[in-house]
Amino acid sequence: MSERDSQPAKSGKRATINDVARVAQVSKKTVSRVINQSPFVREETRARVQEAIDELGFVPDPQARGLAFRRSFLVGMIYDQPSPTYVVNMQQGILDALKGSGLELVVHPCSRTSPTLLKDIRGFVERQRLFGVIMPPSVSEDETVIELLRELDTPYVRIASIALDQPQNMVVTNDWIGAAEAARHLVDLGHRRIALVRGLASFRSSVVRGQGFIDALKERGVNLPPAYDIQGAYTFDSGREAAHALLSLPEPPTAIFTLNDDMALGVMQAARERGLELPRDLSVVGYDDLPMAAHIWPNLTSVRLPIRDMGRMAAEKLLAPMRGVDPARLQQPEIRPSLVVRRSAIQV
Amino acid sequence: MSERDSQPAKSGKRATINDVARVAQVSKKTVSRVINQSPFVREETRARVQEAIDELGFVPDPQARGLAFRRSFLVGMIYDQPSPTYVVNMQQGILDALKGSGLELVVHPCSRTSPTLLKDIRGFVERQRLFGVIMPPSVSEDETVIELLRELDTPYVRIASIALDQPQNMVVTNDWIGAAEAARHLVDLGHRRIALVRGLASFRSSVVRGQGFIDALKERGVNLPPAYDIQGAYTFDSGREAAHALLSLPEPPTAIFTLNDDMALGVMQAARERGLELPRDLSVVGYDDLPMAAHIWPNLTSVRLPIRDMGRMAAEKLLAPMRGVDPARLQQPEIRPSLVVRRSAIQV
DNA sequence: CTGAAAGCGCTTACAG
DNA sequence: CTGAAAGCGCTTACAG
Repeated sequence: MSERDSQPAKSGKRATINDVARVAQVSKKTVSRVINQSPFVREETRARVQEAIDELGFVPDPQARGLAFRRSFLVGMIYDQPSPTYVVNMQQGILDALKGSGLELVVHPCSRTSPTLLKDIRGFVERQRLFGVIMPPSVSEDETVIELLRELDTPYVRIASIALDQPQNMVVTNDWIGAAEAARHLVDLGHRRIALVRGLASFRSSVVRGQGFIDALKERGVNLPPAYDIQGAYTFDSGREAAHALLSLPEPPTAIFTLNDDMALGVMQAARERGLELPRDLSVVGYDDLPMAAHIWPNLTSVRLPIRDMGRMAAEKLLAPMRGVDPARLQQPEIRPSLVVRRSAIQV
Repeated sequence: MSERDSQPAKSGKRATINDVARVAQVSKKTVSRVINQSPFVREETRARVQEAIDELGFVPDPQARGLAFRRSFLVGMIYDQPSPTYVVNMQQGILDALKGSGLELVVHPCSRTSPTLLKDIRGFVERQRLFGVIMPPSVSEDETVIELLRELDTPYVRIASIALDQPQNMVVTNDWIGAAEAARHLVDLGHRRIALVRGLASFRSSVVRGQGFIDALKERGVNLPPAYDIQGAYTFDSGREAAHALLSLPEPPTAIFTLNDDMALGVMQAARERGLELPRDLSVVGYDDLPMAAHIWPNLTSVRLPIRDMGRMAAEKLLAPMRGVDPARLQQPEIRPSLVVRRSAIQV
């Protein structure tokens, strides 16, 4: 059966590239050229094909395209991020950028401590022939995963607080500044005995945020004594324990900055267990600005990261080549966190 | 080039069904039969094919299979659920069930108030030829969406607090019981002036939970006067406003039950704005048991729903036909919420 | 129980 | 600038 002989698309069945070719009186190859925005099509021909596409409501089948291209139209988000808010906001941002592109988002949580991590990711990426992969911390900081993706020749974008890779593969957040703002805020409120509760040392964000905090304190002439520099683990319980340790010191701090909000809640809990009144007896500043930060008592002053924008920018980098944009020339606005001032930190 | 002549798979290239056929000395159709677990293969042949599959590390290409099957290996989660914790937990549960099946999860947030809702969903489901769709509330309660999925002949599972559909298409949560437990708990603590703050009336969960609460109060001989029955909107602000109204009454309640945790936080906020001390002056019980419920002060007593299990069960229903399980005979354990007792509600 | 042919809906490589 | 042929890696429908 030759192309020209084929029946018109039955109603209820999707139009195919053959239907468009027949209606537009061209070969399917030419239709393919139009779909793929090849420059080698006469304007008149392109218009005729486009008309047929619109008339038939033709949408190319991603499975068939993927099979021929040897690449699917799926973007994978691989993450070990424990915060649901972070994950959902980032998914939303990625979807913002993917809208209208025909790409879909496939989610793939993982655990960096799993012995099968690499095998799992390889299976996922290879089997689906992913269009690309987006990774937030901390899996974005795992070089063995990156090596694997390079070996599989799969485009990827890493989100991290340090430029670990080439610009087209990175969305960098300036976590140094976020923590520095928190430090300045506390000093400006008159605090001098200010403590820091860090997150897991294996997270780059913890190191960068800690440094920003210390540097900014120093700028303002305030020192962070070792006893005020506590290693936490990004969990509520670790924040609570750190606060108990700090508040037991002969000279306890008047303010505590924690490198995420969960630990800030732990600090507040510990303070109350010791009979302190908040924020009168202790100022607290967190990092993340979770939705509940505005809803607890006292409202938590916290550093906000534009997670959704970060997801969108990561996806845009992945899409750049498809859109004919040189990824190297993509605008690289620095991601700057901002301090959301509420009532958990007050004048001392 | 006949199948038998084809070169062995180059290293670095994935083995195909042709490679397996050659090694096992059978036609590719027979390999296909083995992949698809057809019973019409001699055991000896099957073993030989399986051996070749293992030797070559063959994994069928989902795109090629999908193209031939006219159905992809993608499960869509379509949701308008605003709670990040709910969304992430449900995704996790779905992925638990999908593990090892070769299916992947594609996420698709939506808005029921969008004028393009049906067009968007149609485009998504039709274009991707989804294997199936899973929907939590409230989009799961939208009959126009369901009609569309039926028209597109796409399997789906709805999660809701009422059996809106046939068993194989439903995961039903017993929200009546969850709210009833909260009511009994408050009465058992000695409360008699107990108020209810509902969620959006357009959500079935709000209606069912409200009914469970009222019914259980009545069982215990406690009445819910109209002034104690407030319509909220599942938001922090609506909880706060409701509490201000309730606490302004000549006979204010000694306990307030809110149909989600966000509103419980709003109630706590209002109480503090009025100078009340919690939980001494007001008991509060929420619904959802968000992670922060355990981390705020006072710790929030709340009703917990096993969201992850619900996601897993929904995905298992979708997989049943593929696994040769009769969906009608699938076990249908009732999803029972449980009350997590903490310190926000105390003896009056 | 097994297989050769045709097809799923696209693209690549080669011509012209 | 355009097209006929071959192919991507599978399955369906039909034989035997």
